Amino acid sequence: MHGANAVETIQREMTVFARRARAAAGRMHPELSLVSYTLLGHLEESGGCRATDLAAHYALDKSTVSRQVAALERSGLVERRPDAADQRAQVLHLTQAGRRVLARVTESRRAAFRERLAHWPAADLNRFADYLVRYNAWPGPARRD
Amino acid sequence: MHGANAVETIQREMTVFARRARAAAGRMHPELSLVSYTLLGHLEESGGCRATDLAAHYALDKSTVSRQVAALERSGLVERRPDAADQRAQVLHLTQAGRRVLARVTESRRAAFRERLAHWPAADLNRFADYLVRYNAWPGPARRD
DNA sequence: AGCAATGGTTGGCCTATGCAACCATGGGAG
DNA sequence: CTCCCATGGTTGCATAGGCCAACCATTGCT
Repeated sequence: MHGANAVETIQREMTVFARRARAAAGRMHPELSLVSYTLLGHLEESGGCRATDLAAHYALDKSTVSRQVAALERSGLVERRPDAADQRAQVLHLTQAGRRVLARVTESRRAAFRERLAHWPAADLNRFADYLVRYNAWPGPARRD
Repeated sequence: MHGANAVETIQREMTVFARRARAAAGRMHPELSLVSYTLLGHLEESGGCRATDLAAHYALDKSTVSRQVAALERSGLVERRPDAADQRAQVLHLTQAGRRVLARVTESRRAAFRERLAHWPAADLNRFADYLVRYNAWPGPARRD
């Protein structure tokens, strides 16, 4: 598990994690898939953005985003506002309900992670977090996601 | 990114990774999905096992495994042998072609990971690998996948 | 003006999965 | 030795999530 094989281990464990994550997220929050959750999260962080921005950020097809957003709007979690600067575009915003649901799911996810990482030493948590950031940052946005 | 927020960062980065992984894997190896790849890998490691074992190990529905295995068999990567001890069961084995494809994809995945991790210090790679193993090991097989 | 580029939507299609129903074999309990 | 439930697998049905291409409306450069 060490030495020259660290790369293999990382590869294998990231694969395991990837395989499990989506289903686990679905079981945890039937009301909000992993994708919907990240889209809502991005809207909250950005304070509203266009569908195209979401598609670019997550390297999803614009049709996929369009349908996801439509579903979120049907659920009343997202609203569309006209973009004053561009008549073609719509700016997406969280609704109050959207903020509530996002907060609830975030809290529940956070609790799961906290439980899972409960007995990790703080130094290890910090390093792990750094490694993940570094790993995901490669080689920059809009490529190789 | 540090201190009290390490758990949040880990949560966020794992989520990012999970969202990206499947599509990235698909782009890397059109011939072998992430799931097929892990199933083949398990067959190689275990030296052959039953579909039910695969389903249990990966917490997939047996119907899903059944179809995946059927596809792998159609592709000639896996063969079924009768289980001498149980007429209901079949023992799955890699074929020569299966071993070849698995080796090729493994190598290509490894190359991608190597590139991505190329300039990481060895100490960081080892720690990262350890953290991932520890993270995924929780709380043991057959639960919370 | 004219036309290519951009933001979005929709239709068609595919993969991956889960659940439920179903079949055949196994393995005790009587 | 039966009967019945458990187990290994397959298949029908439904859902989610994606991609690509075609299409519409608006933008904005030439």
